[in-house]
Amino acid sequence: MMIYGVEMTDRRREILTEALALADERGLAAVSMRAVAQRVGVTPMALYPHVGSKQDMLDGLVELLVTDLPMPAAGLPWPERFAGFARAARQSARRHPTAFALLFDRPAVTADSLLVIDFLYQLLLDAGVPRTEIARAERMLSTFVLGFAVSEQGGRFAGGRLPAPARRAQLPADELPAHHGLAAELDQPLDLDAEFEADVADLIALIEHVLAAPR
Amino acid sequence: MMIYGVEMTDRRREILTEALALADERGLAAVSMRAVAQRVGVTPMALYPHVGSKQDMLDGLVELLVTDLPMPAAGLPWPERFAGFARAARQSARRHPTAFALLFDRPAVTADSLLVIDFLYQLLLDAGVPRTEIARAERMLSTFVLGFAVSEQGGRFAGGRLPAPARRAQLPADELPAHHGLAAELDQPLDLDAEFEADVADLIALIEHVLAAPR
DNA sequence: AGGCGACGATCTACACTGTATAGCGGGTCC
DNA sequence: GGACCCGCTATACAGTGTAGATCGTCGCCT
Repeated sequence: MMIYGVEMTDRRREILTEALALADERGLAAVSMRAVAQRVGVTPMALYPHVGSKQDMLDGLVELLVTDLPMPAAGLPWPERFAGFARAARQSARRHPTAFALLFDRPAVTADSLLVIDFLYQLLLDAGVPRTEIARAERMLSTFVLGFAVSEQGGRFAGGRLPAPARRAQLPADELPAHHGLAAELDQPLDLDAEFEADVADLIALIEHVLAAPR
Repeated sequence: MMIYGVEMTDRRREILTEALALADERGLAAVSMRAVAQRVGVTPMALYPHVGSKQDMLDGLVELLVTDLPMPAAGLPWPERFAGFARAARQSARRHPTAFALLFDRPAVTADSLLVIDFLYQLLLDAGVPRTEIARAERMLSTFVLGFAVSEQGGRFAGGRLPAPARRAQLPADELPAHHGLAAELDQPLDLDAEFEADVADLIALIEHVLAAPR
């Protein structure tokens, strides 16, 4: 199978698999050509004919991630299809906490990512989103789903080293009026599982009542 | 002014400003301690007492970005406040195409970012979003706004080197049914300015009709 | 006035990065 | 048997972040 002009040989797949495992175990920063080569049992320079360059190797990791994404059955109602996709993406981010962020900077144009996009297009068609709005809606929804997953793994939602009360104490109360007015609610512990489900429900409402609505 | 235990001296600000300018001119990858030091007119090791480490220096860049974000006036109606914030973020991403992505992996906990978050909290309160949902709504909306800006600058929306028709020709028509059914619409040129405005309008509708709605 | 400590900057060195280049060994075909 | 190719190795180079030691120049205190 030719993907984007790069043949997926057994050796190439082995290298990419080993690189992904290394990223999962020690973080993306630990993925050096030398470290990957050692895992494969080979000299660093031996990787190059198979993966091109380090950049291309990381592109290959994205390919792996997308290929492994389990897509919901096409027969389900569209809201369940959307929720299933969103949960699968988040799950994949949990399995690959640092590598998943690669999905966010590179354009997703491998053959497998086209399949995912087509899945979303179909879902939006079934939801009654106007044909002219579908490409935009897909970008909007995948931006959020990927963004949430990346933010969660990258720690953007964690709020730093300080707990909430200490955080808002950095500035005088009159500069953070909403923070202080919402103190009781902001001090609740963060449950990202529940938050994600609520977000997905809201996005389904967005599709149904905003994107699919007549203007 | 103490920010997070790091005093913002003139020297530190000069270093960060120079690093940001370098990132804007030659990309984030060109921001090495040696290159920044040369711009400042100093030896690489002289940076360390001021910025701590390269990681900390990049955190400092985030600080600069957030501080320079022009926030809309508090007296405006909340939809205009939200749109103003979103446009300011996107504008900042255009000014700092590679550095802006830093906002997405680090938790935003500097004093100035608290001001931005407070601005969003207040806006959501004014929109009638229930108090218990406001922190979640803020994370949801900023995830999208930052995600859009980062994706646009990082090229995720650009769709790779192939034009749309060639892209969908990578796979047989029956594997990409929605792509082929939507061919006419998908071949329209991409106008990200218009798309962003449409997304912002939809998010305002989401706030008003979904997040602020009784359940 | 003289010493003294702190502070900012410098120089050198180390381990590590991606990868260009050249060479080597074995297998397949004429 | 010889020519080729293919996968791999070995070496080398420029560049990275930063630890450690050194040095000069201030302000301060006795």
